[in-house]
Amino acid sequence: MSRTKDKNPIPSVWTREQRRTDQPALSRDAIVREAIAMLDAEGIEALSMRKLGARLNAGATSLYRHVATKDELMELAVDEVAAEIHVPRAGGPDWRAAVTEAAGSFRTTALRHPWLTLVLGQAGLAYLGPNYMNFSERLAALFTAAGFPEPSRAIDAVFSYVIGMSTTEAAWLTTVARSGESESEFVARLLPAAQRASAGYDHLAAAGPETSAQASDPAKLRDDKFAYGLEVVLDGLALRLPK
Amino acid sequence: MSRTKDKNPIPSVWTREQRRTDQPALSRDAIVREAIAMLDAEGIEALSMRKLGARLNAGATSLYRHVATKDELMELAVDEVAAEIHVPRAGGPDWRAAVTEAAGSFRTTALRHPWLTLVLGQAGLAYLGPNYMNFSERLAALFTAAGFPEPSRAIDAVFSYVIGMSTTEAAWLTTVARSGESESEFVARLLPAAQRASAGYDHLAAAGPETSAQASDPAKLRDDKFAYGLEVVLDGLALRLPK
DNA sequence: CCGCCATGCGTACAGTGTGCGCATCGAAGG
DNA sequence: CCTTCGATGCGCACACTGTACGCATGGCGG
Repeated sequence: MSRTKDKNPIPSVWTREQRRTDQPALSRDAIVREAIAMLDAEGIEALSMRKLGARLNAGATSLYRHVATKDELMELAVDEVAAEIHVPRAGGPDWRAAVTEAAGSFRTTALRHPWLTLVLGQAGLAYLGPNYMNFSERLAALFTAAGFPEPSRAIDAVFSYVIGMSTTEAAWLTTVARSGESESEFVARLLPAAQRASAGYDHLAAAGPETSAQASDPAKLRDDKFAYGLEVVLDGLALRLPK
Repeated sequence: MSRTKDKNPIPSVWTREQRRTDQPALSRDAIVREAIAMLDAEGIEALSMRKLGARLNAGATSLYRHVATKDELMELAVDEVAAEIHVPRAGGPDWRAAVTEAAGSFRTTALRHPWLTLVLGQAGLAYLGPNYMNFSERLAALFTAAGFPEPSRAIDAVFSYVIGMSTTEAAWLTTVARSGESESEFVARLLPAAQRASAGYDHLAAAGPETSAQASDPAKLRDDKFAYGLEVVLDGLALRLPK
């Protein structure tokens, strides 16, 4: 498991373990990849430099040869997963379909890596990696080709919505995952508490979609909710397209 | 400063310091209030139980008599600032103005407490305090009175946008604050780097609003951007109002 | 063959959240 | 008035964090 961790009683050149060069060498890319794997599997608060080092058969401080700081590592991880977001090429016949595709791709990426939105909220988009730049560029191309006179405002409108919804969903899914139950089970178990909590709040009780019937497929419900809001935003934007 | 911290060479009943009852006693409310003050002043990562205790002339672990865990303290802090969000009473003649008011109030609250969105992203809205419940109830009343057949979907659409934009803005303002400069200075200093970064990205360079002229009043630019996106969403929602 | 330099790592430091048990208080009951 | 008790504060300790520092090691260019 470890290279020199098993304390050798007689330190000597001859008994010393050989450096294992068959293992994939430590490299920035390998570190980032493994970090993402840990983040996806165990959540953002479970990632520590020591555990990450252990996973790579390395000491914690060895990582600092390839990465300046943990924050920098997180930025690299964010940019890495940003490559997974698919934005259709600009100039297609149906800009709404293209934007819907891009928005959906952002959402599924954010839900696949529920720590993404947390880091975005902390770091902002201050330092921009190449993949994120590409993502932005393709979006700008898409909205420009669609004919928006102020593409950046349109982009901000759509993706503020997308980020907001994805953040909320990711937080919810994280809570569900921590419960160890499936989403349906979790919802079913929380239903009585939720109804008790909204007793006395007339409009909340009436407006909430918390009926046991709909709790049977919560994922679809989330999909629909996201699609609905996205249509709302796109409708509003369509009104601003010069005709 | 401290009660018993100055080590007394001769421990005795007579030399022991008296408990100071003139100081406001430790209480859950006092703890939450002081925590919010620290969070606002020094940011989320500067808040530790030890520092918070010191501010209240108390030891770190004393706080645990009134608060189960740091996470619980953060939930209490969130619910406390939720009371600052103003949602107009339902039934007014102009639902758009009312929603705009509520959305703007959420935004200013989130920017006044830039840690709010971070905690929301982490905890989700799983455990709901009374102030947050009130906020939701008033929103439900507002949208129901406006005539939306599915008020919760409309609320989600609007506030996903609001949360997304506020999160991004809060992260930006935090970055600016850490620089020690004013927002205008910060923008001016970053301008050349930003332009260099977007060289080679045609549409980005063309779409970006990063002209030095507009950098003179970045706060107003943000206000306008928020208002623009909100109008987009409200326009989209208006199409769904039964006539 | 020598020397250099990038890489790995052991140690250490300052800090974190929080469990545990003791000291101390104000109030209640005899 | 004295005793007892429950609530409150706190010192200590533990396991854990990010990361600065300096040493050991190996492969590589001269």
